[in-house]
Amino acid sequence: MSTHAAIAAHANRAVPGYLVSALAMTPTAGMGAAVQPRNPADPLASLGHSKVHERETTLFSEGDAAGSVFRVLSGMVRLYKMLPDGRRQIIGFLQAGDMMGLAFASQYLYTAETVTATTIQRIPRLELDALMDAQPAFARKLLSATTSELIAAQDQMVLLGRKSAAEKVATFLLRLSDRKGGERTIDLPMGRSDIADHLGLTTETVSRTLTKLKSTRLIRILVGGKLDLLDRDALADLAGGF
Amino acid sequence: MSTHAAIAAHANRAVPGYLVSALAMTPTAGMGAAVQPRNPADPLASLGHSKVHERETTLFSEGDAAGSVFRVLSGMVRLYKMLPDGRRQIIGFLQAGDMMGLAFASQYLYTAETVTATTIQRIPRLELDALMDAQPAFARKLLSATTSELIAAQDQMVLLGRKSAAEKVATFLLRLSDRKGGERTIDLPMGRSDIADHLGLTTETVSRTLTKLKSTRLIRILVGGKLDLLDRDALADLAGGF
DNA sequence: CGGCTGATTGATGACCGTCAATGAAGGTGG
DNA sequence: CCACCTTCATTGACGGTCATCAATCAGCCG
Repeated sequence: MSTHAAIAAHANRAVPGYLVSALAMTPTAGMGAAVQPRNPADPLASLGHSKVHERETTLFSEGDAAGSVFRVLSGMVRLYKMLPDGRRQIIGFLQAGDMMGLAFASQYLYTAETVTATTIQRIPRLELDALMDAQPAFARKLLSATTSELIAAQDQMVLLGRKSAAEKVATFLLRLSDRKGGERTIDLPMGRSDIADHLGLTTETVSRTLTKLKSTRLIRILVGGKLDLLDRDALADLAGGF
Repeated sequence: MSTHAAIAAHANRAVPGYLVSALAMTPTAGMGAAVQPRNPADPLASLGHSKVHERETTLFSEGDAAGSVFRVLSGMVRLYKMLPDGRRQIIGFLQAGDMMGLAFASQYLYTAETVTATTIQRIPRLELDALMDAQPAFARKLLSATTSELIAAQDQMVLLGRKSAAEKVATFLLRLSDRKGGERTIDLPMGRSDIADHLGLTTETVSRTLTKLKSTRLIRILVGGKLDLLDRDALADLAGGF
């Protein structure tokens, strides 16, 4: 059941799912690097077409018919699911190189919205299937990427199920830093409520926790949604193990 | 980042991961059905070898060198991750048909233990790789199964991040029932602390919540770790949307 | 029957959510 | 270019949910 329910379990679902998962075609992508449009080493480069979306735009919604796969070339996207009464859980934030829409069902399983202005490559499923047939190695790459997603999802379960507010925020900041190759200065383009809905907290608690980290000199909050990690070791202690 | 962190992010991890994911080779498996050892429609049937493990046995631990993939043929297994101070998050419970160890890294990412006496098929990675090469369709099946896992993991994030104790327990019970094809009577072979560590609660809260469900006639607790869902609709309301 | 493990129930309080007010920031129009 | 307005972040007061600590209670096995 739950996390490790088998296919059999999902066959009972009322709403067929269309997974939105992430895949990096650029394993060495550094800080804030955008995916290059015509990279010969990128098997996806010539597929579909790209478009720039403004900030706070919906790309697709939970339940929409799913015909395409998407890749983020630059910017940031949030994926979330909502409960009927409006409570929201942000599944993840996507950055350059991440993909969404890799499942095998007829509907999208959650909603995707841009956080910042974002360049998105839209690839029709048929084209992706053709590529998988033509290049078996590519199918493995997809499997490997999905697997990485799953690992990240499991870490997030530990965070949501067993960490305190302070541990959650510290972990989140360290993850952002890691994603940028361990940079001391990180971007926080999303709002407090996005962070809260990702960590299973409220905006007030996120704000209070950041204030506390600020007053204990572990971080410094800069203008323009940027943030400095002043004491990585102390933050790692606070995070209580990834 | 986090759930949708790309490969790039994971490349920074201190401990390489070895995913343990579930895969059902028997999409129509009914209630409590065990996987048949010599099913001709099962491409895995002839691989590796099977062994019965007693209840409460460790199959492998987080950090162990990973050389094999496992499939549960009968019984139940729990997968969990632990924080340094001992807090535990149970990632999922595996039943007949589920697989673990499908990732591409050198170490297991978490610990697997039997809950009940369990028959486990152990398949060396090399054999699985050979099968993937020989049967491209099998590789796709693996991808599809991993994808289903990811979907389940995302549902679990919603549960852990946004649901109340009552909603968590109700959801958990309904999932167990769904997994058995919607049976009214379900098995709870795991202890209260296992349930608690899966739902992000304590044993006391799980116990109190079950007592409340019992006194409001939504469930009935039977001997031998069994449980009756007396009012599925009311439970579904309580669950607050899957 | 006695001892052990796990479940239940109770009392208490901490953490964090809720409600509310203030403050800061960014965008638009005069 | 500044003033206004809207949106979001911050801070405060309070209360509820659930964790913690602790004491039975029930079931199981020798």
